[in-house]
Amino acid sequence: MALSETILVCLTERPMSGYDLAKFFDTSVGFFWNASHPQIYRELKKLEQRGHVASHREIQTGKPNKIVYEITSDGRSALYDWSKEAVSEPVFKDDLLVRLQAIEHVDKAALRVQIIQRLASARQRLDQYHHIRDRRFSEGAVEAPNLGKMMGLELGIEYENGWINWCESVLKRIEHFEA
Amino acid sequence: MALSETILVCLTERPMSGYDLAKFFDTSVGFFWNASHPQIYRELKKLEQRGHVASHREIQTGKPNKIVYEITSDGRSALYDWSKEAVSEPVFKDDLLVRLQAIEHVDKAALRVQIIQRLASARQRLDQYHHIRDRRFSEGAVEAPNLGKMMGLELGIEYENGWINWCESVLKRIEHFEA
DNA sequence: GGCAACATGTAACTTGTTACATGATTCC
DNA sequence: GGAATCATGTAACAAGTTACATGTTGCC
Repeated sequence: MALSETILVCLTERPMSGYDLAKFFDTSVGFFWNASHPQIYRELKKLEQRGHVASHREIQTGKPNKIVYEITSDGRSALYDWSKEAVSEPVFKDDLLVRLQAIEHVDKAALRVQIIQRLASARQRLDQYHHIRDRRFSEGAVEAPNLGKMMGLELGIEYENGWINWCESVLKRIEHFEA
Repeated sequence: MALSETILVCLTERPMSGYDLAKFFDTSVGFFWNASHPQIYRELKKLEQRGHVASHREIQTGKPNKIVYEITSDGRSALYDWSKEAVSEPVFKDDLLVRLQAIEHVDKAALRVQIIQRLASARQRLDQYHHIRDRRFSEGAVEAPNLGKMMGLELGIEYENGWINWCESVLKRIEHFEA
């Protein structure tokens, strides 16, 4: 299972608390692996038991204290070993496409609204990705450790662009069809 | 949860056994919703308890008998009601991108092989989708009930094309980088 | 005889979600 | 006073995977 490895990957960037990780999942790695906070807290416990991460309490003023986790050298070698294992096929699930598959058996007005919403959220994410790209990978020379991140981001951009084009063409066609 | 609804959607096409559904998931709707056979059998039981599907035993010669499920009118209206509910964000998970994110901490030779494999499987699926398109949606005039299916398939084609382009560009760049 | 495809299932386990629970601080 | 953000968790449940289990028929 790649949740534990994804957490390790996040922690190679910098030490983080469960809360930090949850936000990081929402804004950064969430594009290719997502998790809710109960899952993250549960997984961090397991990782600590295995000795792949180590934690320390950080006293904060003006904010509640936090428990910060960092990857251990055991964690690093576990990550390296895992990286050699076979990748699994990506998981993709979308109940919008389920509806579309049975277009004759669903509420078409609702479907139209749902596609419009999907288009909006794709545009919003695309915007977000563009911002990240401009901020982090602005000029030609991207250093080695950022190369992978940049390529992941580029896939995200292509992916959202694909959705946008598709949604627009679908909307046109169903309008055509209804007329 | 959309597994039960996806099964209902499949059954609007034609009555099927658990085994048929499992194959159908692997070859058709699997692009946007996948499930293993234990999950399907378990879900069919629940659907029957709710009265959304009805089953009958079909005696076969030359093959083991099968239990064929069909959607009931209650199932149809449940599907219609569900279609009006809010769609959830699509789920996408890919441990290849997890590895890429931490390119400095993984086995790069292995990663290269993994990308090549991904490229190959994307090409294979694209081929499959092209075949389906040519077989089912060959000429301009696609009738209403197939419109949604065709648009879903088109997304699949765009999606696999995106992967192919991306894999190729990534391979080029990491070769460049290693040289 | 062995393998592949057909066909249906169970048991045990892991993963993922939802709702609940608590409590601090900051801003309006 | 109330809402939002920060911060960490638990409990119960739903969904998904893996391994096991069984038996048929057809083909080589």
